[in-house]
Amino acid sequence: MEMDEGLSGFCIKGSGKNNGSSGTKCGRWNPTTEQVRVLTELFRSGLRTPSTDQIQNISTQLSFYGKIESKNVFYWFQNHKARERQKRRKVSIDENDFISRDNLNNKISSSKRFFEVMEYQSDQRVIETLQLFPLNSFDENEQEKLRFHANECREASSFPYTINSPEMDLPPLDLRLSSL
Amino acid sequence: MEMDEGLSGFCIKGSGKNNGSSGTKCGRWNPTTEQVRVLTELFRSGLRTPSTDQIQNISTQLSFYGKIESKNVFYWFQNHKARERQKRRKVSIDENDFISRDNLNNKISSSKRFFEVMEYQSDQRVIETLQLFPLNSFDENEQEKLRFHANECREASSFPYTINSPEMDLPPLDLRLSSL
DNA sequence: ACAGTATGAATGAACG
DNA sequence: CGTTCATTCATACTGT
Repeated sequence: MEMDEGLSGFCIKGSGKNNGSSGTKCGRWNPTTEQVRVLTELFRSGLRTPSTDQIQNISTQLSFYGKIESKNVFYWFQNHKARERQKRRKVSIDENDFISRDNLNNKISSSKRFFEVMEYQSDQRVIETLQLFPLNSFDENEQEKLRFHANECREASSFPYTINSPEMDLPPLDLRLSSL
Repeated sequence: MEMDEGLSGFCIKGSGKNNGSSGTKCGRWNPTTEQVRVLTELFRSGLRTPSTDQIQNISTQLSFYGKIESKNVFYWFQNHKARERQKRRKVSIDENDFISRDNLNNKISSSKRFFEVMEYQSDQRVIETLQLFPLNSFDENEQEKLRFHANECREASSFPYTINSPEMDLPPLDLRLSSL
C-alpha cells in the first residue's frame, strides 16, 4: 500500500476517532470532527462566502482543534455551497416526474422518492437561526433567490421535465447517445 | 459529517442475479447487471462526463431496471472515469519502469504488462463509434495530456488568501458570526 | 470467517 | 461559481 508518511505533510486528526474510522494520511487537510462541526454551524447560520478576514479568523480559531490553513476554510465553504446547490438541483430534477412542483397538498401518491426529499429538508431547516449580525455576507438567502435562475439555463435544451411528467412511459430502452 | 446523502432510500434490486450479485441490502445503490451493462456501453461509446440532462435521462431510463437516482449515474461515471485514468497511470508508470530497467539487459521478453496495455487500448479504440452527436465529452485523451500539470505540490500555497495575519490572538473560541 | 478487491459515495483541491 | 480531478472512506463481493 502506500505508507509514505515521512513527507512534509503532517496529519493531525488523531483526535480519538471512536468509530475507528480513517487511517488518516496526509497531504491534504483532514478536518477534525470539531472543525467540521463548527464550520457546519457557521454555514447553517447563514455564512456562505466569508470574506478574507472572516476566513482568517475562522481559520485561526479552528486551528485550536488541529492543523488548518485559511485556504482550507475557503475551499470548505466553496465546496459546501456548491454541493448544496448541486444536490438541490439534482434532487429537484429527480423528484420532478411526479410532484408537479407543489401539488397543492401532500398528495404525494407514490412514496418512492419521498425519503430523498425529506432528507434535504431536514438539512436545510434552520438556516435562520443565527441571522442576527452584519455578516457582510448579508442576505445570502436573498442573493440566492436572485441567483436562482441564472443557473438553470445551462443547457436550455433540456427542459422537458419541469411540470409535466407523463414521460415515465419510457420506451423500453433506447440508449443510443443521440437519444440522450 | 455530511451523511445526509448516505441513505438513498431503500433497496430494490431483487432482480434475479445469476452469479449472486443480488446483495440487496441497502444504504447504497447496488446496480443491476443490466444497469451496469448499459452504463458500460455508454462509457465505451465515448461518454465520460454526461451533462446534467444526460444524467437525468440515463437515470430515468435505467430506472426501468431498478431503483436508481441521478446521483448514482453521476458517481458511476465519475468513478469509472477516474479509475480508468488511475489504471492507465499506473500502467504507464509500470511500463516506463519496466522499459528503463530491462531495456539494457534484454529485449522485451517478459510480457505481463503488455496485455494490460493492450486491453484498454482496445477499450479506447472504439470511442469514435458513436460519436455522432454533441456529447460535449470528447477525446479524453487529448484533454488528459493537456491537464498534466502541478498535481504534486499540495503544500505550496498558491493561494490568494494567505497574506494576512497580524491581528488575532485567538480567544479560545468564540465563533458567533458577530465576532468574525 | 477473513483477506483482498471492486466499487459506491464523499470530499478536499483546483480549474475555466 | 459550476465542474472536474484526485484521494479517501465505506461497503458489497469473491475467493480461499
